[in-house]
Amino acid sequence: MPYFIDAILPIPVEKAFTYSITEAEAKFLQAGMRVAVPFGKSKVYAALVKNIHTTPPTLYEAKEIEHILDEKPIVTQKQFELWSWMASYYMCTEGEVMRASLPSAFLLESETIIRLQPEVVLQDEDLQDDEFLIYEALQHQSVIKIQEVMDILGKRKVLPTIKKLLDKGAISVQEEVYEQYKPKLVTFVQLHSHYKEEKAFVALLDSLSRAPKQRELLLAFFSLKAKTNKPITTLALQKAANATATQVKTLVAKGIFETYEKRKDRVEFEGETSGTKTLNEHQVEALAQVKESFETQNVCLLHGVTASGKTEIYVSIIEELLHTGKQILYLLPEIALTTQLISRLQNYFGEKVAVFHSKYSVHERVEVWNNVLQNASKAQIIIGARSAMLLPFYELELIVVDEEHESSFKQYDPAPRYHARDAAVVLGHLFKAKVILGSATPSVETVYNARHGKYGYVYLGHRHGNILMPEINLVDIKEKQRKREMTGHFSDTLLRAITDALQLGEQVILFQNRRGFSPVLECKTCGHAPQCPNCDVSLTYHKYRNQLRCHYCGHHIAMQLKCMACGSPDLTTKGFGTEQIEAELKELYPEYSIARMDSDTTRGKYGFEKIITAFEQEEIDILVGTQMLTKGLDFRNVTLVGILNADSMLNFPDFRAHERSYQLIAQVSGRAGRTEKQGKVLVQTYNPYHQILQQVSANKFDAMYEEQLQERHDFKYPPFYRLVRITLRHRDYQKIEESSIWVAKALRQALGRDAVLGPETPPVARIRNQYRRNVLIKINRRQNLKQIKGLIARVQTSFKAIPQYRSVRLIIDVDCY
DNA sequence: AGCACGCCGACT
DNA sequence: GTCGGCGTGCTC
Repeated sequence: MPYFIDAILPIPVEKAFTYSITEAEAKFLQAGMRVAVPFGKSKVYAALVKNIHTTPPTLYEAKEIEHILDEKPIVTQKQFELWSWMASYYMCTEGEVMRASLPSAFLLESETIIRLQPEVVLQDEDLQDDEFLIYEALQHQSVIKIQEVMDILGKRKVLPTIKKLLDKGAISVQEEVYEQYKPKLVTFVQLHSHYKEEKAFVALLDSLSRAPKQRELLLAFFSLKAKTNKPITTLALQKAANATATQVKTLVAKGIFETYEKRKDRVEFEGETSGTKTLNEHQVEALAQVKESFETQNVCLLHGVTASGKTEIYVSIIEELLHTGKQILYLLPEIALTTQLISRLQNYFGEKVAVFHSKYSVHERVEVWNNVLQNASKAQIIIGARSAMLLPFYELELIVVDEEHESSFKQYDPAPRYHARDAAVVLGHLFKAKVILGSATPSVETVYNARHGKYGYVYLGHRHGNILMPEINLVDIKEKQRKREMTGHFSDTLLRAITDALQLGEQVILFQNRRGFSPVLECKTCGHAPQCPNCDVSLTYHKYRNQLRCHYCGHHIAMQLKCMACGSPDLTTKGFGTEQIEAELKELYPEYSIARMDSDTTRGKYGFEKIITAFEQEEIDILVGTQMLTKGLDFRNVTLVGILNADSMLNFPDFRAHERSYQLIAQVSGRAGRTEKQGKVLVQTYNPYHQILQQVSANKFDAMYEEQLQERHDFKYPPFYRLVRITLRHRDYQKIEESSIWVAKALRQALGRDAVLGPETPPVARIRNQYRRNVLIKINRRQNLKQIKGLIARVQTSFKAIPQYRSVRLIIDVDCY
């Protein structure tokens, strides 16, 4: 009987692909295993077996699989369920979810390998220049990959050249597939079994009397053995005896030592654990309430003001659940995933904690994946950002989503454009696990869900050690400017506060909202500002490199000395960024150490940590930074937080701008005064009577929530309506104009006039030479979501069927907030 | 998504 | 006249 599999390929095509397999393969294969399959003319992909059956496809001949890649499934049934939900809810393909889920080492792709055909010898004159270069290169190395050919020839189109060489019989070409993951092996030493007996050993020591180094090595081995009683690595032995690898090898060659290899996990915790902290009365109370809510509810919102000790509550709950042996997922926004928090959790739970981080290598990710899959105890608690929820959990019993309000839980590009918080609630449901959403400033949607009985709700209003909430004062910089009390970007009030704090030996944090408001170069004569040639934005000035850069495509030019439009040398920088603030501060406080933290200064694996550590150790007096400063960092000695310009975030063109501003200001403020002394926060603004500023300064979260909710209701936004955004992208302005009107019209016809907004031009109309348009769909909560999405998909299909629009990229973003 | 096939401008 | 640009269609 013929056997077939349906397989998911990591590409954005809707359907699964059917391949034929042998009976033996059918017996061996299970859903969730990977197989290498031929695809198209020459490609080989790792495909995932979805199911095994005996129904041959009717419209085509199924190809045979190349070979099987796994001995056991690497993807669980629960993951398939989640993928299917994600693909349907976020309107993408399962292949895209697969691509996002699997560590890249699992997604092998074939590579074309070029070899020399030794029996054919060619003369130089037989070959063209490009052909000769490849031929020449093959004399030196046995194989060349396509990528290397591109590098050698310095161009992208290399296949014709290869084809010609192939025709001349000079080379052979082969598709090779290889697994990228190799477990890391560590070599250990032990004494050869002959010398286990004491007599033999004493004789051995004597025999080495004339080889002092070898004797020393042997003695070092025993002293190590006596100390730890654990297997000894070759490396440790070398270090202890201060010997070289060769000296150890000699002893192995003599048959005194023997070595053996063991797989080692790259991600391992080494250190001591300490007991958990005892909770204060408010935390105990909150903990009890969370547990109580779990009796009737699966999701609970823990709303605890900054520094109220939410982490300790999570820790207590986790601790109580540990004995069940089931898994716990702890999700955090990327920026909050700092060593500070990780080491705190490792201190409590030791080696049970596994971290899944984007900065880890592919190998480390495979290890975490396998540990989670095998329900290994060293991965019982998984801490990670967004994508950690896609791991192959065996049995989840608790999910913590910390900083629940953070927008970075939403993936924007590429698909699947999922919200990890929302998807985690679904994941929890699949496992019948409990979910805690935690935040000091929860999102309006979540609070709404909690108030309407969908989620449990626990409020924790006391800060740790009963420290007072920081005092937030607004500074009217319009007034200050009129009275000429501004020095650069600083009001006299802020400067005085900084001076006071510094004199008391305290630290200061200054917050400048994102580098998007970085300085723009402007000509004083004609007003011209240099623009990015690929995007519709002005270039921003980066002092440290003396460059003008585009934040969207990375395009950069050297700093201009003259205006490009009129040639005038009279240029000025407008707007301000963290760099300029830092420069101003350095002039104002030359005797203090000032550092800046933004995406420019925190590049590299440990850039972020370095600055944080320096600040923690009080080597830095004033830290200027962007969003990065807001998250989960605990600095004891900070008493003053300054927000330089609150208006830029308030005026952001987004329905969540006000909510976000509240959250941001509240979160940054939370960095102030984490010890006995009450912290102070100064918010500079042109508009001190703004509702949001009033609310945040008085800590009136509920008032903010009620008002925002009313606005959401009036203007048809979440949580009352769901938003789906359709973005169209194309290089041709005319085409984008026409096609976006077509899409909006088709959607209006399908969904009704009022449900569709636009097309509208986004704030940056062109990025990387691609024009863009948005069409927004508002779906009433009462409407059937599945049905609406079906209609949207229908519009998408008919759009793709129009020949002149086919090249327009159409991106669907469900819950685009 | 990749990649091959196929039709039009700037060079030997 | 070709080389190489990218529009378009397909992949079990």
